[in-house]
Amino acid sequence: MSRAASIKDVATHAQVAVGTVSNVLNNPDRVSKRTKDRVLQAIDELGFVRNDAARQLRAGHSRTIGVVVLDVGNPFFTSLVRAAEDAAAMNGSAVLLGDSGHDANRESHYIDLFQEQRVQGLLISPVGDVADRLEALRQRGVPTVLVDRRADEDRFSSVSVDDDAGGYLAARHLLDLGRRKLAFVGGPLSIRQVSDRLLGARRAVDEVDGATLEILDSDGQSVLAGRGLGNSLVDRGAGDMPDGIFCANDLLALGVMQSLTMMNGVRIPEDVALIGYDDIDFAVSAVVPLSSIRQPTDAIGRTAIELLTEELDAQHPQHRAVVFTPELVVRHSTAGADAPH
Amino acid sequence: MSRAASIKDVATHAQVAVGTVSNVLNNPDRVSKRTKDRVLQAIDELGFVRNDAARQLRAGHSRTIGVVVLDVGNPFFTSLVRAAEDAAAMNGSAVLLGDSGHDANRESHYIDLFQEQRVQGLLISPVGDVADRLEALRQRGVPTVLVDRRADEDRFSSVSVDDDAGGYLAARHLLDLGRRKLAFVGGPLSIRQVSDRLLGARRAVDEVDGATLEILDSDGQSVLAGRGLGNSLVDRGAGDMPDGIFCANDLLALGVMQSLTMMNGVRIPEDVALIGYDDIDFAVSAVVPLSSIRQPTDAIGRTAIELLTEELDAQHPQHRAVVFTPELVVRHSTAGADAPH
DNA sequence: TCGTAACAATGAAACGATTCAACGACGGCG
DNA sequence: CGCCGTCGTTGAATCGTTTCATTGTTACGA
Repeated sequence: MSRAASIKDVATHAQVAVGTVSNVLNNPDRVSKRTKDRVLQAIDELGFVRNDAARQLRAGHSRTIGVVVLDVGNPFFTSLVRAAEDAAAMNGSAVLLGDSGHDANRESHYIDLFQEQRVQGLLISPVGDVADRLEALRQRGVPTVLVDRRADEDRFSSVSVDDDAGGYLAARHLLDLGRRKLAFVGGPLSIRQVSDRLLGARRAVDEVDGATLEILDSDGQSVLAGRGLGNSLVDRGAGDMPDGIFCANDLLALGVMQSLTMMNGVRIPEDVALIGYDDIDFAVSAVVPLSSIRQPTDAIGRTAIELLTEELDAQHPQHRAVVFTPELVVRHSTAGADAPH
Repeated sequence: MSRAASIKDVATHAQVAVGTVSNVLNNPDRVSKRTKDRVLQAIDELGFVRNDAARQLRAGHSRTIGVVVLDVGNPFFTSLVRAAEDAAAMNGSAVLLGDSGHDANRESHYIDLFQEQRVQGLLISPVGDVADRLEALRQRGVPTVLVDRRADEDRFSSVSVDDDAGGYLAARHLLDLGRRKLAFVGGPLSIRQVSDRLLGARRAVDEVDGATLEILDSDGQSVLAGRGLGNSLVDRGAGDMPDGIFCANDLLALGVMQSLTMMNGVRIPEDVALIGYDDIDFAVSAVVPLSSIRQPTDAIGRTAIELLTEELDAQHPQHRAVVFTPELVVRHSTAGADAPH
């Protein structure tokens, strides 16, 4: 329980100056083998471990990067975190993780915290309006890369997916199957990803005569929320059911699917065609394998880190907005079946 | 891009001493309203943000706790991380996250890193043999709580689940259905959780005359690995198939299920009864809703943090080993069906 | 009017690492 | 023999905060 050994203790023990110990650690070639060995032995004997706080106080910044995600439970962000971790580990730094849970207050709290920690850079998938705060950070030399949200290229780099295009893809696919009475399940619409997907879907529907799009606002993005919405759909009776449903994410879609097929005997895709978004691993192993819109998650994570690294290295970095295009994955939940009747 | 404002800059700007600024921040009541307002205004004008490195250098420790998990992608750990985050946020600290990916080297790397960061405490789900390193940490006043591994109570607190009991539950359930030719799917067996589950299963099988247990070692814990093993099972021909399969986790089980039902026409549970482990969210929405063994993940996360907090607060903490008992969840993949024939 | 509490504010010391100007020892060269 | 350059080592200064003994101010009671 005794106080941890400092570089000074090591110096005393090895009978050298503190500067020499520091050199052994940071510039080994400047030190003769004899003294180096002696110092290393002292370090070993005392179990000395560098105090990073002192280091970064001197250096003016830490060796961590901050990552603020909307939800660590979401596979999309999990993959981002993993990519960030790997990249950080490469150059001996670590990741400070914050889960905002779609809550602007928590998000703000994490930005504060990370700023106090003097993170080198920030990866954030923003909830609230944080542009000003991030701008302030940027001016102090802390670059930020926005994830899953397109940014003004003058100020930040960003990596995002074209959600409008994804929404269009999904709705268009349902329409191509001959479905006309579509429903969009997702919410809250205040989340930009959700509203963009809806926008794209609306665009597709507007292109086809006689096609309609009903909006079912869910409060949450969970399987449970989807199940609830599915039940309320069934309660309306068969005549009033849509024949194509587009869910803003796969969890919702799986919930809707459970409700319709398992609890209420609605056939997918015969009665209702169903498509989700994100193409999570489990989409393929659902009751009815789920069609979905795939986002290149790994590429997004890698790219985000690349952009951040660029900004960290360059003096006057070019900001870049990388936009990935999502991809339609057709499975049984929309496959082959013609429109009902 | 100018250097960040320090407490000294604030002091100058507000025309007070540095100690006063510090007091405004840490002991507001000791400062008169007049000066406090002046200081706060200066802080605002300069955009001053505390430098936590200096703070913790003085304090001797950081305000972070380290969490090392086997795999952030695993929902079990995700829930742990979330619990840790919430608890940390409560008292103004943050979580440093490390994903060891079942790799002892990476694990060791993270312990080093976190030690340099002077984390207040450590939550770890260990891969390699790290007892000595953790013991060294403990002696320096950095408490550790082991997650998902039972620890010697003299040295560490731990939170775990009785995997042997879980394995027994699963196998016993299959035997109770009348199945006799069981297979255990999981690996690598070097992972203690996996081998314990196998041990429990073996115990159950040994209790029943004429029951056999075949071991299918998988190299990985993914849906894909499960699918591969499922395919190789089918290749052996119908006569050589087990009639009950116990998978060491749900991902494997879902993979096996996909392979058997969708690609090879084997009926679950009629031909083969299947049970997984972990009861992840998706178990219920599989092609055939999957029976599983549920671990109380939230309680585990919360308890881990509680134990850590206890150790942080107490001078001479009692170490405690909390063991949760898993629970059988019966769904269609093992439901009702009698043995084949 | 003086003494003394109570309260505010001060500023130097300490935390532990890194950096860098300065120093000593040594060898080679003229 | 003296000069110079190289190499290895030294130790003081620095980073930004907190802490705490000290000083200054005010008000109040004797």
